[in-house]
Amino acid sequence: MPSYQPGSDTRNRLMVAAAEVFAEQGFRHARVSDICERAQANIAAVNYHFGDKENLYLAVVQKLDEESKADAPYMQIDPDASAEQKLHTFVRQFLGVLLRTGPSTWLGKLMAREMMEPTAALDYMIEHVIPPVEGVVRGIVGELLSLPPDSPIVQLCVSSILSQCMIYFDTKEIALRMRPELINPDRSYDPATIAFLAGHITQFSLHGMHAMATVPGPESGT
Amino acid sequence: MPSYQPGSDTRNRLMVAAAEVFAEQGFRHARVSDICERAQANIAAVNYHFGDKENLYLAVVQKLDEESKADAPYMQIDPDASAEQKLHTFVRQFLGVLLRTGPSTWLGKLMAREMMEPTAALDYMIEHVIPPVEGVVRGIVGELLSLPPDSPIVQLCVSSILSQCMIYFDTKEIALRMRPELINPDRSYDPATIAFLAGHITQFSLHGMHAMATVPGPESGT
DNA sequence: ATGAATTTGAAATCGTCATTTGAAAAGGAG
DNA sequence: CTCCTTTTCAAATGACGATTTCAAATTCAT
Repeated sequence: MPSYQPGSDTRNRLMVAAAEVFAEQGFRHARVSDICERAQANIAAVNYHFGDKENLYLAVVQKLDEESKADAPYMQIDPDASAEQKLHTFVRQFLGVLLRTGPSTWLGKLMAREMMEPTAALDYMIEHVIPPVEGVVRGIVGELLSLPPDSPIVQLCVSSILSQCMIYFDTKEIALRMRPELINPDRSYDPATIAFLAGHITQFSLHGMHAMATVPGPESGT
Repeated sequence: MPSYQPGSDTRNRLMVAAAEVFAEQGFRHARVSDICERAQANIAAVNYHFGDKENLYLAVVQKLDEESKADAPYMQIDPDASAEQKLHTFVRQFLGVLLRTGPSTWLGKLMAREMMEPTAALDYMIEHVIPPVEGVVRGIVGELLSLPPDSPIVQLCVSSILSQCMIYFDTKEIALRMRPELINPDRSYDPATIAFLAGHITQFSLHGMHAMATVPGPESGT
């Protein structure tokens, strides 16, 4: 019966290597052999330390979540700023995390994959990853609209805002081919581009939201 | 040397079965054996008629694209309607296609997967699938803002609009778990919900866009 | 130091799949 | 009917990859 000492060096190297490989390839395509190679560990190490591949994956998702909570800049918005500024700051920081490269984007990549082919990790994300982010945006939108954060209208606006950020993350492969000048050789977006997109999304959303507090839907077309 | 007669019955059954299996599982996870079983064909049929699995996949993507062009309701907007009505109609029809079940959603599912792990099919989609849809929305937005359809501002607004629609498609697995009451037992969204979302997205976007024609970005926050 | 528990290593196992093979069947032209 | 092409079939083949095995090495407490 293995001991699973959390401090084991090999165990840690496996988690670090696995995070990268899972983020690149997703759970199913990631190869245990590849992970072990990068971790300079034997092929049997995953099964010894984690039982199986899926358990390692779950451990990685939780670790990435904890790490992201430790420093995610979009979660720490200056409470004294105006609601408009809060929104702008959130969007800029959120885009910044999504559109650069490296570990900060890994959890997002895994989440995108979970939506297409859910594993047990999706339940974890629904419980632990999504609510904090939604909560921050609901707070800002609620303040802007003078509505309770859990109002349905606020929820719709939150979806509209987050979707505008996430599309640039989701369509990165397409952007690479259609607008390569926007993307650096290391596959990250240029900070100036990020700032520009953040400005647009903020403006678009601020004006979009003011409509929401009052108006019903338009007349139906064809 | 096989003949690849396009009319072969087995060949057609394979394409129909493959479309469904690929849409469900994606290219890599789809099993040739599974496809052949559903097509009531022998396991060797795919290689005989298409050469290999990827070629079958490409053929399926093209067929789905042609079929979608034949009837996609969001591509046929009444040119005499007001720009506002055009937008509302587009959003409602586009959401309708995305949020129901069945063959009309298959191409979208495959496209979502191509963004995460591109194959040769992504190039086809970038050339043939995306431009027509973007073109329609650019036309509507250009009309609304009195700007040329290829203006950068129009492009930003198109992204904002499409993203708000697609997020409900992309997050369906999450909605299924967080808001099951919105989704029917057959995994489609209720028409009333679709209409409601379309109303929100249209309003939000109409107001968001009017800001765009004039204003620069907001002052920077933290 | 010694013995037990833990960890590592190399090779073997076991499944799953795409693809190939070669023979049989079906179809068509003369 | 008979030769020739096209199509189907069942059974290999061959890769790949997760997991297991068990022996060797290492660590640790006494």
